[in-house]
Amino acid sequence: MNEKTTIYDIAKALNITAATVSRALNNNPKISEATRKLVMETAAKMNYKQNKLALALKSGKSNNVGVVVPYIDRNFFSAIIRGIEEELYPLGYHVIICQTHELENTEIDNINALLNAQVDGILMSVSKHTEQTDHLNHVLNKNVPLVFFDRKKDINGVSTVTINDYEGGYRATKHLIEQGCKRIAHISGHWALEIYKHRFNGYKQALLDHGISYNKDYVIKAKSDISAGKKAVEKLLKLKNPPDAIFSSSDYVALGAIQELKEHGIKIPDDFCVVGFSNEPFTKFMELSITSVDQSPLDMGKMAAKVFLEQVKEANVKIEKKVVLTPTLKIRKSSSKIGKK
Amino acid sequence: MNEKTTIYDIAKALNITAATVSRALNNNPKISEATRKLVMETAAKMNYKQNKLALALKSGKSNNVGVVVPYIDRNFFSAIIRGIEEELYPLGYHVIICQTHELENTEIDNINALLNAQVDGILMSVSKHTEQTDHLNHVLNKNVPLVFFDRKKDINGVSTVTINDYEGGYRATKHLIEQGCKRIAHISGHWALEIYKHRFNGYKQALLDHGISYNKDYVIKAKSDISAGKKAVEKLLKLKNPPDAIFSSSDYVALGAIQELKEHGIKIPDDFCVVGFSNEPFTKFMELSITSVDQSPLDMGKMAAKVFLEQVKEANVKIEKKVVLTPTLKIRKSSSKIGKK
DNA sequence: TTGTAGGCGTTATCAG
DNA sequence: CTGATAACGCCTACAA
Repeated sequence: MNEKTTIYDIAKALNITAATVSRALNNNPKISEATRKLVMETAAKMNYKQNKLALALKSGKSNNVGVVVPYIDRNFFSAIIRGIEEELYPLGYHVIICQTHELENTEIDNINALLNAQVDGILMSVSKHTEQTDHLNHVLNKNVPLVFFDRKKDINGVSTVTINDYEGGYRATKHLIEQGCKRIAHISGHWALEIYKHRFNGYKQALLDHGISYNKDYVIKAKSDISAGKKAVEKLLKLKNPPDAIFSSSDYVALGAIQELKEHGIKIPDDFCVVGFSNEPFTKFMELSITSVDQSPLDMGKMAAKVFLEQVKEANVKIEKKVVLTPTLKIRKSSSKIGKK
Repeated sequence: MNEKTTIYDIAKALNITAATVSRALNNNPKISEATRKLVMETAAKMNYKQNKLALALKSGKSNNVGVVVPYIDRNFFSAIIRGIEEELYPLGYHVIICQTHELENTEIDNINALLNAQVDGILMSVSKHTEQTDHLNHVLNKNVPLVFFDRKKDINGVSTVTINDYEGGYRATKHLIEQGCKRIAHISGHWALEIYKHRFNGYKQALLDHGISYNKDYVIKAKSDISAGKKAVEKLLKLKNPPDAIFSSSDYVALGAIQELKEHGIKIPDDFCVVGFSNEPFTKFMELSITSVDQSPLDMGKMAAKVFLEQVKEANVKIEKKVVLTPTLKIRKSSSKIGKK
C-alpha cells in the first residue's frame, strides 16, 4: 500500500501483462474499453504513480530544465525564475536551480552537473567573472538547448533574452534632461558585463542628442552597493563644476548617492535629480521614492521559457533567437522636478 | 564526439566489458591499476559523462529534492531556498522548486509531481489555504523525508524548522514598552497560519508581564499589504483612546501604517512607534528605517537542509525533529524614542 | 486487442 | 582481477 507500486504489480493483480497496463494507462487506442477501465481503477486503488525517472531514461527526456543564476535571493533573479517556473510548470517541466555566486568555476560545475542530470535545457545568466566559454559550447555539443537571459556571452547558435540596456540608459538620461538637469553624471558598474557598457552608451548618446557635451569626469565606475554610491557622490561633489543629476546603473548606488547628497544638505529633486536602474522593490517604498528603470524580470523569465520551448519543438532546426525587451522608466520623486505636487 | 557516450562505448573502444569500465570509474578496489588508468584516460578522451538518470533508476535515489513555497520571488522564501541550495549542492543534491501560489490544489499537484519525479525529499512551507493533509501523509507513506519550514502542519513524524514567533512577538512588544509606549496596538494576519497566532500570543503576554492590560480594540486582523496597514491605522486613530504604538506582523503593513500616520501629522518615533515583522530589505533602506523582527531565512533554509540530511542518513529510524530558531529584533528609527541622536 | 522481448545506462551479483 | 547477466520501471516494435 505504501511502497512503490509498478505496472508489474498491477499487471499481476489483474493477470495481464505489464505492456497492456502501460498501454491502458497511456490511453493507447488499441485497447479494449473494458481493460482500460479495469486498469485505471486498480491503478488508482493501488495508488500507482508513474516513475518519471524510468520514463526519462527510456525517452531521453527528463522534463527538467536547469536555471543558473548568480544568486537566487536577488529580487531580479528570483522574479525571473518565477516567470520561468510559471511558464514551464504547466507543461510538465520542473525547474532545477543553481547559484554560481558569480564564480566561473562554480558556473562550470553547475553546468556539468546539470548535463549529467540529463536536463532538457539550460537557461542562464552568466556570472560576472566568467571568461571561458568551453562549458557553454559543451552544452551545445550535447544538443541541449541553451538560453541566456539578461547577461549573455556571444556564442553562435544560442538564443538570448535581454532588455535593451542602451534604451534604458537613454531614456533615463533623456528624462533627466527633460527635467532641466544640465550636468548629468553616470555611475556605472563592472564593464566585464556588457549590460553596463550599453547603459553607458545610452547615457552618452542621450546627452549628445540633446546638445550636451559628454564629460568624462562625470562618469564613475563603482561596485553596486550603497557605500559605493556614497563615495561616488563625494568624488563628484569635489569637482570644480559638480553635476546636478546622476543616472546610476544600480538602485543601491542610487540610494547611497541620495543618502550622501542629503548629508551635504542638497535638496532632491529640486537641486539634484537621481535615477537608478532595476526597479528594486525598495525604490518605490522610500519616502523619497526613487525613479528607476524597470527590467520586467517576470516577463523576461517567461520569455526565456518560451524561447526554450520553441527550441525543443524544433529540435532539428537550429534557431538562434534574440529577444530584446524594452525597459520602462518608473518615474518617481527622486527626479520629479517638474510637475511636483 | 559530441553525442552521448556510454560506458559501452568506452568498453568497446578498449575491448573490455562495461562492468569493468563501471568499476574502474567508481574506483572499485578490485581492479588493476593499469586498466583503471586506461579507462579513466579514454573516458576523459571520449568526453564521457555519467548519466545520473540511469544511476537514479538503478539506485532509487534521484539526488533531487523538491522545495515547495508559495512564491519564490518573495524575499523570505528566496533566501530560504538559497540556504537550502547552498547546504545541499556540495553533497550532490539538486533543488527543484515549485510554487503553490497559496493554493491548496496547486500544492497537492506540486507534491504529486515531485513524488513522481522520485525526489529524495521534500522541504516545504505550506500554503495559506491548505486544509487537507492527505497529500502530505502520502509523502510519508512513500517514505520520502518531509521537512516543514516556517509554516507547518502538525503531522506525526514530520520534522519542522520554524522560528519562535511567540518570542518574536514578545520581544517586539517588550521593546515598545521599554520605549515608553503605553497603548500598544497589534496588527495581525490570517489566523489560518498559526505563526500569526503565536506572534499575537507573544504580544499579549508581553503586555501582561509588564502590567499593561490587554485591549481587544487594539488588535486588528488584516492582509499583509500596505493599504491594509493604512486602513488599520485609520481605524485605530478613531478610537476614543487611540494607541501610541503598533506592533505589526508584517513589514508591509507597518510601512502602510507609517505612511498613514504621517498623513495625520503624527511624529514617528516621538509620538508613535512602529515595529514590523520579517526584516524585509526595504525596512533598513527607508529614511525612517523600520524596526523589524528578523527571521534569518538563510539560516532557516540551511537548517531545514541539515534536518533533511539527518533524515536520509538514518533512513531506518523515524526521527521527528523540531528546530525552533530564535528571531532577533532589528531596532531602527521607527521605534527609537529613547537614545535618539 | 494482447503478449513477448528488448533496450534506455548503470551497478551488483555471481562465476570464472 | 574481469566477464556475463540481471535488474531498476517503463515503453514499443513485432508477433500472435
